[in-house]
Amino acid sequence: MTAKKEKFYITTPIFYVNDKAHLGHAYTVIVSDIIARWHRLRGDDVFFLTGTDEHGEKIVKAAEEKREDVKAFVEKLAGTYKSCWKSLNISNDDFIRTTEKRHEDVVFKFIEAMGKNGDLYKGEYEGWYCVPDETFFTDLQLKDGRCPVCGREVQRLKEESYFFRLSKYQNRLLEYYDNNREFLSPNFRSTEIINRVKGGLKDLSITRKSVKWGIPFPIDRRHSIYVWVEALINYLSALGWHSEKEELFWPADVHMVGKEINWFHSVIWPAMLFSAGLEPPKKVFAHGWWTVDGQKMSKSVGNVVDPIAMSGKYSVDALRYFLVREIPLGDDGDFSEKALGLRLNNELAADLGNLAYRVLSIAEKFDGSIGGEPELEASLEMEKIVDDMQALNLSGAIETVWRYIKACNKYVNDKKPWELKGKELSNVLYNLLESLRIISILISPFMPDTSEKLNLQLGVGHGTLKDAKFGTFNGKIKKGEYLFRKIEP
RNA sequence: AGCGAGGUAGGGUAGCCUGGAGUGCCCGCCGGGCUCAUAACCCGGAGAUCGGAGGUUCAAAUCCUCUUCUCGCUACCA
Repeated sequence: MTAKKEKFYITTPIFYVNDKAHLGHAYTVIVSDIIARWHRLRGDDVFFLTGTDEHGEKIVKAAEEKREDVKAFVEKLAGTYKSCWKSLNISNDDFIRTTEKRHEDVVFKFIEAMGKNGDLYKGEYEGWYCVPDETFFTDLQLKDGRCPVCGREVQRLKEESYFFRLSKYQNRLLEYYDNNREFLSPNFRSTEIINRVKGGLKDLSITRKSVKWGIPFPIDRRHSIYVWVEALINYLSALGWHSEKEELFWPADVHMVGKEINWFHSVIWPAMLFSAGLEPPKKVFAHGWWTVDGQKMSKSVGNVVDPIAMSGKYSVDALRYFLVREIPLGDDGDFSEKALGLRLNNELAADLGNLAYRVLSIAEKFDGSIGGEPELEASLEMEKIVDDMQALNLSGAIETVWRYIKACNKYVNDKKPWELKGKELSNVLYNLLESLRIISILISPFMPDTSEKLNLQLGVGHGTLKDAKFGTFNGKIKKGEYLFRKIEP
């Protein structure tokens, strides 16, 4: 073991504030939170960042529709994101907003560095322009040759724009992918990206003259920086340009993103960093999407799931647990209250909740001292859990924890502690109480509230990963309520 | 069209990379045990020619080829 603390920097995307957070946003953030908490449990020096993307035409439009001032509008929505994450128990260390000065400062420095490297040039951006929407679209975006937003006719227009020489970095990117096999994650996404990069990269238009709600392009202030390019820089602006914090935390260890924005993070972002003379992140992980009751989640269908409402109905921990347990990180999944309810009843209440309750019931009545030989330790697949967490196989890790919970329930049945007394009972209780203490540590990244509740009932303090092994049980038992209550199906 | 992923018991999955008895898990179903516990817990059982065809091999869910079906992505769209 090294004495020096390892650093760990994880980010979520910054979310576009044209509407409040839905289940998809919550998923990204919850998953990242679990990983961040796990690294804190390991004793790492963790920096966990999330935030909001507040520039661009769409936001201006959304504000206009509500007849609100843009600044007030983004302020309000950024606030709803913050409070949403708070109520989902998200432990982010910082919250970056692209309208903050610290962001703008770093964006300027970043763009200047790219320019010094000769990677920016003036050109013409050509696309299909919808006048009423004031937006450019690509061929592919058009719907039957018309504007995908309003359905009206579009016209071919050219606009002066500055470009980033993305094409220059094709080989360097491919080399980086090759030397860093973990960078493109999950694994099945890597060939997808590599093949496309091999197919050739076009230079990227990174400024817009038409967009006023944005950060001015430092080289030519009549332009503003195109939102995507600007937004990516948030991961750096939260640390500060060439600051102590950057020194410590950059490069990011994990950028957690949805699969729809994988390209930006896996290709454009590292190329931008190469250009600015900075190291690329160590891993971009593209997770999947949730459908709801088998249908795509969309406003028009009216099935957008509100994570706050859901956590209110079933508890924050039940929601967090369901989202990571239901599907392997990276896969798509289907969300339904029925499926959530089943896991709540069968796993949270019946396996874990009941184990805690039955053990504590017996332990509370026992007045001897607790001690014995660790008999259950062999069932705890600690290495597998650690490996899975390292590989970001969160569902695998929690599943392994659950196997242990089941082994504990079996141990109760086999040992029949209600028939025992004295030394024998003390030994069985020692095994079960230590197991509960360890389980509480292991589930704490996933379900911080539940872990806390369990600790209180066991009368033990917070543990770290180092404490997740059999030792001496020093808790002061105080049985409380069920950890989880079943719900009516 | 190109690229990618996937088709394993009624449903959902793991296993596939690094071939070795269909081996496992969850839900559901059937039977039993227990009574500390949230009608909870534990044990047992039924149920799959591992999408189809061919090939390699002593041996294929696993490797190769073809075929069929499903889904995703295709760059300035958060």
